[in-house]
Amino acid sequence: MLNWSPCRDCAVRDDALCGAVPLEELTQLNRNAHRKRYRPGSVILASGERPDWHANIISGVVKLTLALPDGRQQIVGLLFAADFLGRPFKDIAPYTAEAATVVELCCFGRRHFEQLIEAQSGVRRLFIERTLDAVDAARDWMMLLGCKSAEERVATLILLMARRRRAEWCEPCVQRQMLTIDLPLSRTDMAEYLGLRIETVSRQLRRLATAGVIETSSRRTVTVRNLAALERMVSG
Amino acid sequence: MLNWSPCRDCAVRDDALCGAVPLEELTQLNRNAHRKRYRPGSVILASGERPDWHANIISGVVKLTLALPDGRQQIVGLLFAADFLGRPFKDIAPYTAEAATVVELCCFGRRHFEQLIEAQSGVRRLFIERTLDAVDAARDWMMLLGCKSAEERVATLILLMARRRRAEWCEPCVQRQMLTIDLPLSRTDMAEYLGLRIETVSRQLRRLATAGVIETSSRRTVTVRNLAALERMVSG
DNA sequence: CGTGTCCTTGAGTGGCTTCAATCAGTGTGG
DNA sequence: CCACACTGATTGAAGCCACTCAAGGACACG
Repeated sequence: MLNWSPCRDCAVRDDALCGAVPLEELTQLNRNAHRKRYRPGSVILASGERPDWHANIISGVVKLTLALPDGRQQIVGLLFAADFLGRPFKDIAPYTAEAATVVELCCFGRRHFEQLIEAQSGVRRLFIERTLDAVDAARDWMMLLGCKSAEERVATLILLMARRRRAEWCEPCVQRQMLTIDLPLSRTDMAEYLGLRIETVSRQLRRLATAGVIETSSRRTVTVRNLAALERMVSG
Repeated sequence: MLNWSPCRDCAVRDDALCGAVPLEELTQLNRNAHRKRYRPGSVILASGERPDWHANIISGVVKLTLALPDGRQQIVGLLFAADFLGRPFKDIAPYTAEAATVVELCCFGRRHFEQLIEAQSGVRRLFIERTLDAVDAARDWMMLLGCKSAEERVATLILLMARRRRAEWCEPCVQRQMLTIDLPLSRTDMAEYLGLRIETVSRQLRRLATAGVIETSSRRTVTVRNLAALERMVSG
C-alpha cells in the first residue's frame, strides 16, 4: 500500500474548506471521504431528501433550484469547483441540487463535518464567511430579478461568467477583446437563473452579438468583444 | 446606583442571539452595549459605510436595500424584533439599512461581537443557523421574483406578514377569519420588496379585496377573510 | 381650510411571454 | 453513407401582463 493521500493531490485542496484543515487531521478526513460523479442533468439531491453527507465540489457546476407545484422553476444558486454543497444543522435539503455539467464531488459524513466546524476554528471561520457571501450573492441576484431588464440580466450573466475566469485573463487577451467563455449552462438553465424564457435569452444574446458586444461562435461559447460596453450594460 | 441590567429586562432577550449568552457574561455585554432609536424612513447605515458596531433589533422593522446607479431600488431583506443587524468579518456594509417603522436598536462593538462568536459556542451556533436561514429566505424570495405573478407576489407578502403573527393566532380568530395585520411597509416599500410598481401593488390588493380574500380597513391594515384562498394563491 | 404626502384609479403602451414553426447539431440504424 | 428521429436553439407573429403617464381621492398636518 502506497502512502497515497487523495487530499494531498486534490485539485481544490487550497480553495475548498479543507484548506483550513491541519495536515495531521487530513488522514482522518480521508478515511471518511469518498468521491462521486454525476452526469449533466442528473439530480444530486432532491429537495426534501435527508442526505447523510455534505460535499465539496471537485469539478463541474451544480445548480440549486426551487420549484413550484405547477412546474415553474428558479435556479437560486450556482456552485463551482471548491464550493461547498450541503446544509449543516438541518435534516432536510431545502433545494434540489442538479448537475449542470459533469460533476465530481468529494463527500463526507454530515455529523463528521458538523463536528469539524465545532472543533476547527479555521474551517469554521471559512464556512461562516462563505455562508455570509452566499447571502450577499443571493441578495445581489434579488436585485437583478426585481429590477433589471432582460438585456441587463443577460449581460450580467455573461459578465459574471467572464469574471469567474478573471485569473486567466491575460493583458493581451483583454486588450484584443478575446475573452472566450465556455458557458456551463444551457439556454434553459440561463433562463431559469435569470427569471426569463429561453426565447428571450436567445433574442438578447443575438442583440448583444449584433451590437458587437459579444460573439457566439458555438451554442455554448461566447467571446466578449467589447468588455467596456458589457460592463456598461449591467448598470451596477 | 441600582443593580439594574438592561439585558435582564430586554424585550427580545430570549429570541435574540444574546439568549445564548450565559448570565455571567451579560454584565460584560451590558457595558459595551448602547441603544439607538430611528424614525421611519431614516437611514441606519448606508451601503459602503464602515460601521464600528453591530446590533440587535429591539423593536420595529428594518429594510435592507440595494440600489442601482440610476435610482432603481430593491429591498433584499426585512429584519424584525430580535433579528441581528450587521455583517461580521467584513468592513464595509454591503447594503443600506433603513428604518421602515420606528426602530430601536441595541448596538455593541464589532470586534466585541466577533470575539463573542469565537468564544461562545452557543451564540456562534445560533448565528450560523440564522445566517443559513437568511440564505434560504433570500433564495425563496428569488423564486418569487423570478417566477411569480403580481397577484401571487402580493398574496405571498400578506401571508408572510400574517404568519409572523402566527403565535398570536387564536382558534376563534382563525375560524372567524379575523386575522388582522398592521403592515409595517408603505406601498412603495411593498413594491420595492416584490419587484413591482406601487400601482400594481395597489391594484392587486384591490383585486384580493373584491375577491373577498382580504379586507383593507385602512391603508396600513389588512384583515384576512379567507385564509385558505390566500394560501392557495401563493402556490408554494 | 389649504397643502403635501400617500394611495388609488384609469387609459394607453411596451416588453416579455406564448405559441408555433424552422433550423442546427447529434446520434442511430438500415 | 444517408435517412431519420430527437433534442436544443433560433426566429417570427400575436397576445397579455405589468409598466408608464396622468389625474383624482383620502388623509394628516399646520
